[in-house]
Amino acid sequence: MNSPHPDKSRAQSLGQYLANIRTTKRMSLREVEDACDGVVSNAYLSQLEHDKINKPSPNILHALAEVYAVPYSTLMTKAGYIAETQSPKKKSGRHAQVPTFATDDLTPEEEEALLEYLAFLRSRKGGSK
Amino acid sequence: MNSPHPDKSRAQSLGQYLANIRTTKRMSLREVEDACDGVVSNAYLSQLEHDKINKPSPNILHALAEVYAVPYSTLMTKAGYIAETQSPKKKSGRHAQVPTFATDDLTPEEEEALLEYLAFLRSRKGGSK
DNA sequence: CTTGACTGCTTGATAAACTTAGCAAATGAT
DNA sequence: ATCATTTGCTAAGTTTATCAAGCAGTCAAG
Repeated sequence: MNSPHPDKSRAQSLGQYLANIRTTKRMSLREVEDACDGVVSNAYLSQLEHDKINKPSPNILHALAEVYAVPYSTLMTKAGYIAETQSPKKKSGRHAQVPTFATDDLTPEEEEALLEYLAFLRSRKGGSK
Repeated sequence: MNSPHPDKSRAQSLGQYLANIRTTKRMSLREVEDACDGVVSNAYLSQLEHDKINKPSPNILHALAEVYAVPYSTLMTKAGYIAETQSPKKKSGRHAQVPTFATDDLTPEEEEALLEYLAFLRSRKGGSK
């Protein structure tokens, strides 16, 4: 036994989640503002990522879900609008390789962890352009 | 009093809809407030029924949906959060999980690093099974 | 070094959601 | 009649989301 506390569903906050996705996609705050047609201002997005806002309206979340190509329900859940009673589908016996991260294989927790790690990686290296 | 709009009887405002349900169920404003554990105050519900509020937050709507035993999505639709499309399906019926990574431009090194990290993650938790 | 275009981030203001306290009109019991 | 309770409702205040504007830092030329 290596870990006394199996971190179960250590869901990151909505802000961290949003920040990770954006960093992963290498988009600036203003690029996101532009991409969603001004529905979310860059200033507001910054506050969102720093957890300054408690309950952003679904409009905002929907726009971000589209821009980031993540499920709307995930953002709604992380914003506390939907209870997290949904059991994460336990797919036992997934052992296949991971070809270019098809993500069918990733659990939500794994996806979050990888996003975070990727964000970390890229924050260390300068962008190459 | 109630002017019968012959055109679209279904185009009821959220307020009218809520008032209708409550009257039908013979509940007082304060009874509703109690039934949803104080999530919606009686005063606020009155304003809601009179269309004084444009976009109540989903918390409120969810609580009311439970108390009134009506589908949450109906209230969300009437509040203008969801478009009134009969089938919320978009193009491309199977859209199972989100390709957070799939659409991203991973460099080979990043991919390798992520795979390694994923392996590490799974060796930690997936060891038992 | 200076200029300029970026970046993320903060602040001051505004509008809207939401609550607290209370009102007037019923109803009912004494 | 008076008192008590309950009804729906609202005016006034508090809280919060949201934005426009601007600030400090970075990086690339000029």
